[in-house]
Amino acid sequence: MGVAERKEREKEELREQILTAAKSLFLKKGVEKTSIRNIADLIEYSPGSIYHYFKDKDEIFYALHQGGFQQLMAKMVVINDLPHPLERLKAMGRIYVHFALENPDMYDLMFIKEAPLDHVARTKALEWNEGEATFKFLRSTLRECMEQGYFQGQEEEALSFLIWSTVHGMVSLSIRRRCEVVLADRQDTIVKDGLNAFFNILDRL
Amino acid sequence: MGVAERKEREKEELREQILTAAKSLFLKKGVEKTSIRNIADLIEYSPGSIYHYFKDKDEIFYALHQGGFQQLMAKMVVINDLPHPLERLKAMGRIYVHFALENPDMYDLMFIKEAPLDHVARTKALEWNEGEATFKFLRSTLRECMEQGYFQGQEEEALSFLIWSTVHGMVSLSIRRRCEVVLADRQDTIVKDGLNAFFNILDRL
DNA sequence: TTTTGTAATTAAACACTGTTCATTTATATT
DNA sequence: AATATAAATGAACAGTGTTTAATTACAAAA
Repeated sequence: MGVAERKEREKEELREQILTAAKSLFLKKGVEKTSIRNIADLIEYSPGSIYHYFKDKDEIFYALHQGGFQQLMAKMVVINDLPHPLERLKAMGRIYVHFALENPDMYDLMFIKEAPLDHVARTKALEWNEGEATFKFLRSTLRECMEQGYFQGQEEEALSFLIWSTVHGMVSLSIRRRCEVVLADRQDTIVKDGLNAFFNILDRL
Repeated sequence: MGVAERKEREKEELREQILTAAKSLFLKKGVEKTSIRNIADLIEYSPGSIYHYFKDKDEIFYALHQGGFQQLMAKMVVINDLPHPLERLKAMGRIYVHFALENPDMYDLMFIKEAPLDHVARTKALEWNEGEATFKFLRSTLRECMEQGYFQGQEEEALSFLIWSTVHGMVSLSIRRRCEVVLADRQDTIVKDGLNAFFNILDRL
């Protein structure tokens, strides 16, 4: 009959429209300051319509959050052809930091805001799958490094967490504008400098 | 005459009452979900009254934020009697992490939330004095370490930032509940383990 | 072509929010 | 007791997320 298919397609299109509008508003004004009515205005539908496509505001937020991980992961996979695991680890760090600074609001959404995990808690999933995949990627790269003799005397899980924390710490301080405490002439480059200092340490380990 | 003084005192008392009520609600329900009316209800005053004591909700938030730094700094100064600078540095790290995990909502307020800096931006101060004092403390401790020969080949500002980022990264991932990606049996201890792994690295540097 | 059934959309309503402000209340001084 | 002043109030404004009864659009059946 084909009609059902077209309807399905149209429904999917509107869902996508909502997501696109929400994303542009979230990234422009912030999640908190974007109202359902703002989104509705932008797509020229009534506020109520949005609730036929998403349970609540958090569900919109969470859908975008998932998209962010796909983006990040897509950028990560290109390092697979680097043969040296330590080089791969450092490349991961650079990609992570670069992604965070290029897409601060999306990063915020993914790793800083509390909403997505509230959503995870309120639905049924006890797991944060998107984040887990990213962490697994780090852990396996680190394991390869250790198999080749790097980081002796260290333990895989703790070191994985430590490395993640370090890059997350730098970018999240930057994104949430706590870097104003470093010397004025260093503020623009402090994340880059910090990352290089970190790599320097990793090399000597 | 004494009357003005008593009035002044009473005014100060109510201000303090507002702050106490706001703090307990902020820490219990979160800043976003605490309304001025909630605070007013708790102290049994009308919502309008609060605006005689604070310009807006952010000003209440900012006042508490300052209190948090005083708390943290008070805990920090006790390390001054440790003669060895590297021991002092590590003690700072432990105190910082301990404070963050003991007072997650206050830490959130101080280092994660964006509001206080919005406040700083909107008033006149271009500086985040509370944070700056804490960072200076770290930097001077680190300098002493370097003067005694530690961390050779590293640069003071970048390394200060890196160290701060590392501890901030660990606690903020923990507070914002991103630690669920680490192995299930390690989740309870991962921040402690990560910190020890970090100290281990610092020792070898 | 008209009727029917269903899915999509809407406007209105509810209970909130931060904030402002004219009015009322309380109280110290004259 | 009257006055001046500072403090507290409650109503109002314009917004919020969300729910729901009513309406509209439209493909399928008669």
